[in-house]
Amino acid sequence: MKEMRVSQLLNPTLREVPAEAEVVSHQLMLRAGFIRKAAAGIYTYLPLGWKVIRKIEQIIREEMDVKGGQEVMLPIMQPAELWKESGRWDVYGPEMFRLKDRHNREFCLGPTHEEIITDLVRSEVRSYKQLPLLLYQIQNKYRDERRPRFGLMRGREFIMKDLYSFDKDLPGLLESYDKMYKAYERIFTRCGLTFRAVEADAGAIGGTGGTHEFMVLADSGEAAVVFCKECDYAANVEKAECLPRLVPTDDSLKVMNGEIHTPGTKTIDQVANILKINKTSLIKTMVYKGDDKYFVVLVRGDREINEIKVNNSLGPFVNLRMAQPEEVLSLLKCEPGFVGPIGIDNDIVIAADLEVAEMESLVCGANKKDYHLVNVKCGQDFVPTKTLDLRMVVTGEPCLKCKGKLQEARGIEVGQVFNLGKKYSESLKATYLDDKGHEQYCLMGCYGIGVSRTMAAAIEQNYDNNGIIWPMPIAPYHCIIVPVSLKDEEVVSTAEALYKELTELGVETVLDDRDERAGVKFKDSDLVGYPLRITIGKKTLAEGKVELNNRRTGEAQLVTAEDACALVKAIVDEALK
RNA sequence: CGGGGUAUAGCGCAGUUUGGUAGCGCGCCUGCCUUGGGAGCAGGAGGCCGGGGGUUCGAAUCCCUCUGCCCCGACCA
Repeated sequence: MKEMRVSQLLNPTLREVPAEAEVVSHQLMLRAGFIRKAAAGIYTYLPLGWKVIRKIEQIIREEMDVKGGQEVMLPIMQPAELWKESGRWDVYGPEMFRLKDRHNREFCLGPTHEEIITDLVRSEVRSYKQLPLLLYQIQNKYRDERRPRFGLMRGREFIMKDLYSFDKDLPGLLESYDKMYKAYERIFTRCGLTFRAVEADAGAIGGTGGTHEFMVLADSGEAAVVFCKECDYAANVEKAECLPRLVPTDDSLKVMNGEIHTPGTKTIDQVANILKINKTSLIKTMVYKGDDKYFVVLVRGDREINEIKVNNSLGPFVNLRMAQPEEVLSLLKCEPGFVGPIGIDNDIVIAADLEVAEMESLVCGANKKDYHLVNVKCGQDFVPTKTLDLRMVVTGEPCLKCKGKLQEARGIEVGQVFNLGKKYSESLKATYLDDKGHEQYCLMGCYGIGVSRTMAAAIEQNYDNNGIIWPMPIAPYHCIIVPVSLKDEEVVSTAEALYKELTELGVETVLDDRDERAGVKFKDSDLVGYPLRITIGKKTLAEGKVELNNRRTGEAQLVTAEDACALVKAIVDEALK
């Protein structure tokens, strides 16, 4: 019989909040004795923290296995050759931990495992008869984040599940994608999380198809998402699109013409003020440098440029940044505040946002210090090289799908599903022979879940002033038994008997056998977040009763010891169903 | 990687301005007492004051330097 007494449990709880922790999940995990920091972004999991991790992993395993996933163990330390072959050795940059062996051969600590898994499959898969293949692993991954923070939320060493799908054709890939999407919905639901799947940008992993991120909605989330109140549209702001929202031209603008003197105006606000027009009537002209190429991006004055959209539609670039003022000056012979799209060299690409293209009359920089041009129209006065969606979406804008109002929220990204297409199978030559004997590239998908981050996210959504409130399926233990005094023999013997019985019933139970005052035990049990607590005290025991407390509802009921057992068993079974 | 902050006992902090050999609360150990929401009393253990260098009779304190950590920004599955 597995048993655990709190007196023996390595569960160092803290009364005070360690100064280094900012977000609730980090504070509570430290205070409740779940994790300890080893270095920035690197943590030790203590017994209770590790139990939660293993519960989450187990739920993931079950749902992956149901879909035909096969678990493997892949190397964390990976040879540079594979990464050079895929082209990502150079692309990944300083975020990858790199090391050398005694022979000076290069390796990295895997930030992800596409290369290594594709290498396996290309060696071992020959025939279409072996496909589809769904392989997954749950392991540590390493990313040398510029700024690790928020405890387990953004670590440099973290636990991740990745499943890689290999299919012989597009319908197969779409089916694998759909399987994983549905599995993820089940996983996060079972973990007790409120989440939303959102359309997302594929980022460095790349790939040809769509991608969805699974976001746990929480104010502490690092990601911003928008979703529609009317329909099911939801997207990461990096990706979010909406209908262009046209605004009428300023009346005051109609009476102006040509070049206007606008001395000293460095910002959109200053120009709008001096001309007494709305920012919506201005063109924001930004010069970017993508690798070694300069180009110009135009959005309306009230808009923010979405650099991810810029990168996706004009790049992709390894390095994309705004041009320095000196660079702008030497490129356009004009200071940044007064640049505009008219009269720019033909070989410089001009990318205009959809809204810029549709405005009747606009103001832009004259490419001449202290002057702006008024009554400019896109298509007449200048012709952009490309016209596309390049801006950030904000709250209240019309949904692309249904014209409903979009709303913003914060989210913690706990999972992402990617349709990779042939990106890695081509670069790493993962092929199979089809039923006609022709060699074909595998179609791949990759599906990640941040396991350690999911633990943090679960806390962000389940806590109160007293501590964590674990959802039953991922709680380190289901139930804690608290004998109020160790001096009273009947209290102790009842506690021991209940403990034995519950444990035999398969309820994961700990017994708080510490010789502490009741208050201390209650505080600790609330902090750690055991879903159920049985309190055994002299007074109630005199009436033949013990108390059953529900951590989430705060509800307490007096029942006989016998009933307490049956009740706890029933509650746990119901919650795990 | 830029900007800011910080480093003193396991945790939270004071002491640094004005140099004189280290302190408070919590936790920990012993004993008494107490036992339904982090009790009380008494006694105790625990610190190369982040590292290195300098100034000085003397440095937690002043100067130089390195490092760790935290925050903001940039960046990022």
